[in-house]
Amino acid sequence: MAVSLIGFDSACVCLIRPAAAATATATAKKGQKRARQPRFAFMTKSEIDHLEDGYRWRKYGQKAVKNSPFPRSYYRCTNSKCTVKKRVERSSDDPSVVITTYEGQHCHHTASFQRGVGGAAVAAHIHGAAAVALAEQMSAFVSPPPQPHMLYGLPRLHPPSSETAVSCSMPTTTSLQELNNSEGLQRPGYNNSPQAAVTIAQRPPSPSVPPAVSFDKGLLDDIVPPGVRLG
DNA sequence: CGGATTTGACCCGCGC
DNA sequence: GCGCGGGTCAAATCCG
Repeated sequence: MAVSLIGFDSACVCLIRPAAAATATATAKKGQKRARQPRFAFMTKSEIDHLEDGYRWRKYGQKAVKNSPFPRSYYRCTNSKCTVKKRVERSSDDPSVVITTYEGQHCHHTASFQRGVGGAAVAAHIHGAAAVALAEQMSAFVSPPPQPHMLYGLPRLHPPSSETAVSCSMPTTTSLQELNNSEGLQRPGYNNSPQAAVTIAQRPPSPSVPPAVSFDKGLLDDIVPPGVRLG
C-alpha cells in the first residue's frame, strides 16, 4: 500500500505494522523501564526528512545509527501535555525512503487539521485505511474533496525497495475493522484494486503480531474528530 | 527575545 | 564487569 500525500511531491507512504516497526527501528531497550508506548512506523518516499503531519514537533536529539549512514532524529510534540514522540530516519537500503516511527498518543488534535484539506490529507496519510473513510467524510464539507485515488496513490505507487518495507498491512484494531467493513472500502467507483484496498485492510498474516491496543483508535481520535469519524 | 535546533555528554539496558 | 548502542538531557547556538 502506498498513499500519496496531497500537497507533497513525490511522497509515498507505507505503513509498517507494529511488529515490523519494532524490528525496522531500534528495539526499545529502555522501553522496558519506561512505560511501554504503542508504536507505529511509516515508510515515506520523500526527499524531506521531517514530513509535516499536522502536528508541531520539537527536535530534541539526533544520533548516528549503527549500520546506517543516516542519523536518526528524535522529535517530541511541542504540546507540553502531549507525550508523543517520533523518530525519523532514512532507510539505509533506500535513501529516498524516510522511516518515521510514532510513539504514544496525541492528547490533542492536529494544529492544522481544521485549516482545510491539506491537514486532513496529511492526517489521512498517517492512518492509511482510515484515510478512505476520512476522505469520504471530508468530502461532505470540504471542496474540493480529497480524491480516494489520490489517497491510495496507486498511480504513484513506489514499491518498497527496502527489506524493511514489509507487507504494509494495517494492524488489527477494532476501529480499523470497522473501517474495513464500512462502505468506504467497498463503494464502487473508488479505487478498489486488490493491491490497494485489500492490503490496506489486511489482517497481519503473522499471529506473532501483538494484540491490537487502543493505540490506533487513539491516533485516529487524535486526527479524526468524533463528528467526522465513521460509526 | 523567545522558540527551535544542534550537539556532546550522560544514562541505561543488553550481550558477551 | 565492561563495552556497545539507543535514547534523552541540556547548554550553546541559531533564527525569525
